[in-house]
Amino acid sequence: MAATIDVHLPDGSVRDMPEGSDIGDLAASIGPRLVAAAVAATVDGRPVDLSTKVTPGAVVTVVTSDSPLGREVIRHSTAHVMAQAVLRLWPGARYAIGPVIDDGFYYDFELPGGARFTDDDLARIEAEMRSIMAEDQPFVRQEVGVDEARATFSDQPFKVEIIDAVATGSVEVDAAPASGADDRQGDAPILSTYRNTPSFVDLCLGPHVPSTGRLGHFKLTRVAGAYWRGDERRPQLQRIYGTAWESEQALNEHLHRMEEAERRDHRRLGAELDLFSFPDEIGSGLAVFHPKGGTVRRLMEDYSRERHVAAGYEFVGSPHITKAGLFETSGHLEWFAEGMYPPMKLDGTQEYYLKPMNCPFHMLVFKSRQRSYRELPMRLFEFGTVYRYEKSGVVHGLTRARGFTQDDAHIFCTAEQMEDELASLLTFVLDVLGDYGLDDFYLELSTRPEHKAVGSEEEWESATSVLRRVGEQRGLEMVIDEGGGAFYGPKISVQARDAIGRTWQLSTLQLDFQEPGRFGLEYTDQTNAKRRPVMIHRALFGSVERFFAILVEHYAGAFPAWLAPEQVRVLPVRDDHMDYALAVTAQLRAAGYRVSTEPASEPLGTRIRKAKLTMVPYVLVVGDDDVAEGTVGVNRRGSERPERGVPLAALTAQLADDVSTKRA
RNA sequence: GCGCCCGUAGCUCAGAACGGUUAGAGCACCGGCCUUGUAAGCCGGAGGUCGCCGGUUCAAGUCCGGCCGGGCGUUCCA
Repeated sequence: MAATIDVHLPDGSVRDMPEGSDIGDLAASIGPRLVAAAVAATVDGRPVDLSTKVTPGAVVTVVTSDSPLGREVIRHSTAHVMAQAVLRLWPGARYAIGPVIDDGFYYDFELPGGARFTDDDLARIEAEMRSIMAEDQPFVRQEVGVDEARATFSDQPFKVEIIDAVATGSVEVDAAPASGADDRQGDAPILSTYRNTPSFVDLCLGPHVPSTGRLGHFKLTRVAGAYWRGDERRPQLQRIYGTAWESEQALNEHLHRMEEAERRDHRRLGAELDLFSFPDEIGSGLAVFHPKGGTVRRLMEDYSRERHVAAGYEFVGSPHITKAGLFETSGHLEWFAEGMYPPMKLDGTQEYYLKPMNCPFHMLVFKSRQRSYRELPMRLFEFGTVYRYEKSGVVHGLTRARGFTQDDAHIFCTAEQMEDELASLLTFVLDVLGDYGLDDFYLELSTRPEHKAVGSEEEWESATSVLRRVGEQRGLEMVIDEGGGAFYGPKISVQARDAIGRTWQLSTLQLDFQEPGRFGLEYTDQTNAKRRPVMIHRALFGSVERFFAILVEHYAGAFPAWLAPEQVRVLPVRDDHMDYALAVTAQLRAAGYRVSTEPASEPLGTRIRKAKLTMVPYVLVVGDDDVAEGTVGVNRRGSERPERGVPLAALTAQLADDVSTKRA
């Protein structure tokens, strides 16, 4: 009678397996569907191959192809197949590293004679990969010592370098071999390799799918240069990026998301919809807003102002340039000079800087006279335009510009007021963001950095726990960014998911333990003692330009009626309907709507098409019937069929509803 | 910053691999005709120092060098 091994499953049940069974056998004993979906496993939480032997008492989870870890395994295995394909097509090529990244993988190569991949090569490599997958080659794990590994990869200098790094202990290596078979103590490192064919083997921790036939839903996406080990002094390699999924459907959905993101790109829509541009004459990262973009911006800002007034903010204003001394006091010249435009010298020696931040100015507003506890919380708000000298490689449309406008608020309050203030701030921020159409959030709490931080442990501890409590009260998902806070204070940031599931960091609420001290801020309390106020930095949009870009992408250019630069376009069927069209236009304008009229100099079909391409929410057609009845023909954005004979009053009621609800 | 790719009309792109008349098209723009009931009517016109500077050549949009501007990458370390 064969001995059995008891294996624990994630649901807490225990299963007896014959001695010598591997995890694949375990999956088979559970069911055929699990076998079909299984790509790897974890043993006591450690990822392993399905071929790993089961051990007594181990908690084994079978990893399926549609789980996050399963997808990683598929992507990593697909990267190996890509390396093999490249080596088949370019004999003598060298392969470096091929990790998994978000939604895909890459592999870095050096081609013989310094050759470079072209886009056409991607198709050739894909074809070769498909034939490797058709061959259904096994992934065979082998654990080897350093010397044997060096011998195996003797013609692969990048691999040898990795092996040497492991050998000298300069690279962390998973100490316990994944098989769990033995547990050698550190001094003699063991490496693992995965072999597909006699001629192709790769150094890899694994795990991998059992064989290349388990792969196939992939696409190579682009080629880029990348330095070996990310070091610009080292050789530049050719990197091929790809994506891989558990099914054709999942792959297609991913590719569709990518296309959708491209279709929504605010730089493209910004030009198509005549919203803004980046003229070369002005300089990199500096935009001009055209009338339509300017209208959207004004509407965004107007509503923001309205809400801030209602929430007890006071509006302040500050200049774009200042003497260097202000940024010396604030400390920006110490730690932020890199990000600032160089100074201009005036009056011989006096240096002036363009402002990269608004806070020092607001500090001066606070300091302009003696302050009483009765004035707190004091909430100062400004749309303050700032300039930052972003490195040339990082500017990106409106989302990373060199000149942009912050909706910047600085709140001064007492330590006792801080918690209530933060709680109402967070409510306010989430509420207002929701009105702009973003309502799927999670929070990120950034805590004290380990090394440099101003302020006492206790201050940090109490402020961080206040932020945590405030976040928890909202009941939103909260991610802790351990040690990710700025040195001057902890912060909580709001991350929003847009219409296609991308996340953007939006608003931040940041405590500042540094600035009030540097500026010597104080207020007089009830006992006539001088006390230092607590300061909170708060941005809601962050940058008006960036938030504008996010809205363009979120709505794919189809702004809801309250934000649309043009809400209604009126099209007379023939010239002789023009007077009526103008009368309708005038009435709607009088009611406060943004309306244009398009004369009948082109066929109606053409004018309809042009109007729809600009994504006007309502296109009205007026002809004989409408003139007679006082009605309009309504083409609502997004609806296939026009609605004829609508009384003008019904349309204005609809518009009023759209605008007041801020939907549609 | 660095690497790769790209700069031709307001926009999208031909022309460039092999240097050779007045550099083309579509959209947009202007004018005329058409008088239109739901996603591209017809005719005509204007619009270019081919990103800039220099070099090679009898000859440069095309080849070479430098500069400027843009896109992507430069986060993920077997």
